[in-house]
Amino acid sequence: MHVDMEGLRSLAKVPLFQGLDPDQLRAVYEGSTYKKKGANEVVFRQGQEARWSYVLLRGRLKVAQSSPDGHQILNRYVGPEEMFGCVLLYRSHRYPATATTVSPSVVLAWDRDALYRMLECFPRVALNALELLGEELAMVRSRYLELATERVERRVARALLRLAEKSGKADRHGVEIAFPVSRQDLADLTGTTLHTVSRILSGWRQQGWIESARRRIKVHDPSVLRSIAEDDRPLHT
Amino acid sequence: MHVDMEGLRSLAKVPLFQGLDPDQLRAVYEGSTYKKKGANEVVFRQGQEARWSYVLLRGRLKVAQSSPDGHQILNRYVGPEEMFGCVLLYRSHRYPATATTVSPSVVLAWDRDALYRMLECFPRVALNALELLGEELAMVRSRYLELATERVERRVARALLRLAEKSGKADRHGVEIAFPVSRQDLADLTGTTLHTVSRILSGWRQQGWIESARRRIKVHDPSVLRSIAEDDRPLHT
DNA sequence: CGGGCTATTGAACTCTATCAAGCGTTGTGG
DNA sequence: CCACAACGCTTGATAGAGTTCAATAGCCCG
Repeated sequence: MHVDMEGLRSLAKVPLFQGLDPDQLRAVYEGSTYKKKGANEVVFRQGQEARWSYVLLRGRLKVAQSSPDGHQILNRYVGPEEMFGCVLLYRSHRYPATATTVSPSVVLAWDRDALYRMLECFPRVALNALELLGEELAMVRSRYLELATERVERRVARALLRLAEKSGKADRHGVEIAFPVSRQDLADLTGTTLHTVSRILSGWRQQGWIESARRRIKVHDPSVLRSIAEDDRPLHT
Repeated sequence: MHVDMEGLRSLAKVPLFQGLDPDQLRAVYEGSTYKKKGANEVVFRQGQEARWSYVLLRGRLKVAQSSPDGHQILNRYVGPEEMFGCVLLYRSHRYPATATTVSPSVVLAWDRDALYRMLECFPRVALNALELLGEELAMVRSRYLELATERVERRVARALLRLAEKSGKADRHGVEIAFPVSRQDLADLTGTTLHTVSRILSGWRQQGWIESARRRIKVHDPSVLRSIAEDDRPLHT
């Protein structure tokens, strides 16, 4: 009962379900399954049969893809109210990536049938999904362009700024990423190695731009990073 | 009248409109605008206000994105029956890329209002769009992974194989890409420079694996390229 | 015929991956 | 509660894939 109310209230904020009235929301909610996960748990694994589609209610998780040769890239971090693992989209019926919680999380899940029913009954959800997917596509394309045309340092700066913007906690001394991010994570996010990331962050720290303990990163001066992310001047100033 | 019939017949083959009955197809068709383009004409330009969504009936075009510093990447080649420039998706209401015809082409276009009406009247179209978009997303992600983890030669091999598979004309001596592709195009497609592509193709030609005049490429032996591409992974065309 | 494209190829350079070693913290099991 | 392994991070050295710079040559078309 309590859970019920909490889930429903959260659902109302999910972009995917914008425009549904309370009764519809309830119907959607009743078709869902509620799951709790600890930190560092796998929600689904790349290659597994894709039965469930998810919305994250609380917590944080990362979606990563790995290539046969052992390399791995980080597709995205997922925050509250975002959808992930949208089954409908995978024609192969396999998850193309692995989703792992970064902090303890709560998710709602719909199985394939429930999802199709939902899309059929509530065309509005399909339209929302189209829009969200379009954004996702634009995002990936933009990161592809970045990877193809920008140097590593700039890519790392951008990645950090994106993280800070989306999930930064600001205080007097700067903005801190609200969840654990390792050098390796940043490397997977920008298509480089943890060594290179480490060197870059060390440099920035020596300049006082950032501050960083293990898996914690705090940006003192976003504007400097922004200039690294955009400018085109030599860097040993 | 004649055009009308041709357009309608073509429309029936467009994946986006699968599942519509003839009357519905007609309605969709009647909301469209028919446009002819010569070779090397721009259909829409990156940054322009996005008023039209398109389906390609005949011809071929490329969709390219350029970064502020002058670099450019090739998102995709569009062939007959494919949709492109889907306005709905661009929240910014700007085209994120430039579409240029590669051969003389015929397109159908819907303006924003017509598109929304279509999606509302025919939920099936929205579902189709979701699926197509999902494929597109998977494709981009797969290419992102490639760019982040594979060497240039392998990426070029994959790109060439994809082109050959999707639009190759086979004869006794191999498969020829059916439309003009320059070294620069291949470079933009794989995130490298025309110089590197040129060197690679020269090497392959000396090995007798391909044959190539200006903007024409013919693959003699796809299996060799496939082994370069180390095909333990699907090409995701 | 000249001026654009398109492509080829050499040479120098450099960014970044790779290899290698070591350090401090965390946390876990005895 | 201590010891030791595991993890995350740093930093130096080295090498190489691929970019950049530069020069040339063929082809197509007006």
